[in-house]
Amino acid sequence: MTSLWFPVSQTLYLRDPLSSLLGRRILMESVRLIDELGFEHFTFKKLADAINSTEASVYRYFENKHRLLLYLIDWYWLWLDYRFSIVIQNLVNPAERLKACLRVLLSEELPGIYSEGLDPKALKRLVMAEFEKTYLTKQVDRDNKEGVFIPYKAVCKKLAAMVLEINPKFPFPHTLMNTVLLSATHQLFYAEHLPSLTDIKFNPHHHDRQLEEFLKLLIFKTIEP
Amino acid sequence: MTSLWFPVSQTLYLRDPLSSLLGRRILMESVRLIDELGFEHFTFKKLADAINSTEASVYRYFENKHRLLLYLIDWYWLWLDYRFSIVIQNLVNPAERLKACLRVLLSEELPGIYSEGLDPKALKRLVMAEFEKTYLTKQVDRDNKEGVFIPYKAVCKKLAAMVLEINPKFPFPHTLMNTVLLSATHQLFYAEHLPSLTDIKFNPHHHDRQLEEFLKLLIFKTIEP
DNA sequence: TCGTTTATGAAAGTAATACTATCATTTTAT
DNA sequence: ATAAAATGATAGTATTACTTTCATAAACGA
Repeated sequence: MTSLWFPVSQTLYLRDPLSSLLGRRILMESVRLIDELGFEHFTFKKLADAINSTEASVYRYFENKHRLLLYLIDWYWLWLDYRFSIVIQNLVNPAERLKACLRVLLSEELPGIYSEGLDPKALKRLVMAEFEKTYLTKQVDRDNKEGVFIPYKAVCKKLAAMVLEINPKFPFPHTLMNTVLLSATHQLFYAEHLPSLTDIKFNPHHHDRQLEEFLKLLIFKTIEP
Repeated sequence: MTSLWFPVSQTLYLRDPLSSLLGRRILMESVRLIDELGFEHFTFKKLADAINSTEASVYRYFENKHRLLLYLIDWYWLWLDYRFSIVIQNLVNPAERLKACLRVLLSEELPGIYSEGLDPKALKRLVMAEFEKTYLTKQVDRDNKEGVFIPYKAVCKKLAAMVLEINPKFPFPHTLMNTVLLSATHQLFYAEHLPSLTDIKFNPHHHDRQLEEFLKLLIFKTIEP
């Protein structure tokens, strides 16, 4: 089994899900199920049934479904970060680097994370729909102290650094990149479900290009001195 | 009792909460409680206890807590829209109008919605923390058909129209204003809880000015021809 | 003022959720 | 071969998200 292993924070699990077949089945099936049912209707019972295991067994890996969600989402951002590092390897111009990262962020061509099993498109949809719910909670400070938002912060920081390379005087690099990341994860959701909120037309083959155009405009016009 | 009545969609309630004292107490106390507990830990039982009523009575007004949340949030956007219409009344220049709306959006000086009872700051925090959860669900299309997102769409549309008045050729007015609205509702949350994601410093007396500066930059640089 | 809707309260009940605990069995590691 | 660890099976608890029923109180209309 080909795998990309990412150092997801150990505080997120009780037993490492990558260390066993059952653990990996929990990860793969939970991505599928959360994407299908939505996080609020996803339960460990349903997950256990789907993988022919039991609730008790799932609870041995993850304390609760919130932590499992954090795990999956951290994984997504680590994976994105990894793909960023690959595409910028051969580019020296910071503006080119930023554009390349933007393309990776928006790309609909997603390689499998495991050669089989985990569905990267489902994971991306899951992040789009559920990411904000992970920190818009009353436990955000506790979770944050444990470092569960580090992977997202790292992505944001990396992009912000590129912005500063382009214009070292720009005063809001993190705020801007954070805004861009959230907009990127949401606009396609709007295009599909609340089209009057966006000018991007829902069209699986072209909307990512429109979104790319918008975000490039937004970033490069805003940061120019 | 001085009140600003807004035509919140009738599909959101079973019995009009503005029509009785109990109904108004439900609204006021639910704002307080959701702000205090967060939406996931808010229950009709707790609400009923807080107003010395019963679960059954609350259910006679709202089908479930999701609908109650939608009601409160719709109310917020209707109220914002109303404040927009007031500040732009005496302004003719579209750029000035847009800036004035931005100030209203970010302003921390919030008049009471009812002379007593409903806490507007708590309502604003509630919208910041919970708004996205109302549409990032599997029922978004059903809810949308019922018109429950109309007030937010109206705000977005109004701002987008101002953008087009400034630059009729700008191709993404809705996408941009939607992005701005979301950023505005989130950045102060970041400043407080996840400061490394933003350059805005948490400081109750100044952060809204910093955010205003960022958003003005973002909007006016992006839309200039 | 009487009678009748209508709103609320009180209490009980149900199905699902989010866990926890116990113990037997299987798998794995030594 | 034996001990340790992982899993399955089953049961149990507290809470949530409702629904139902019935009694009482307030409001309202003739």
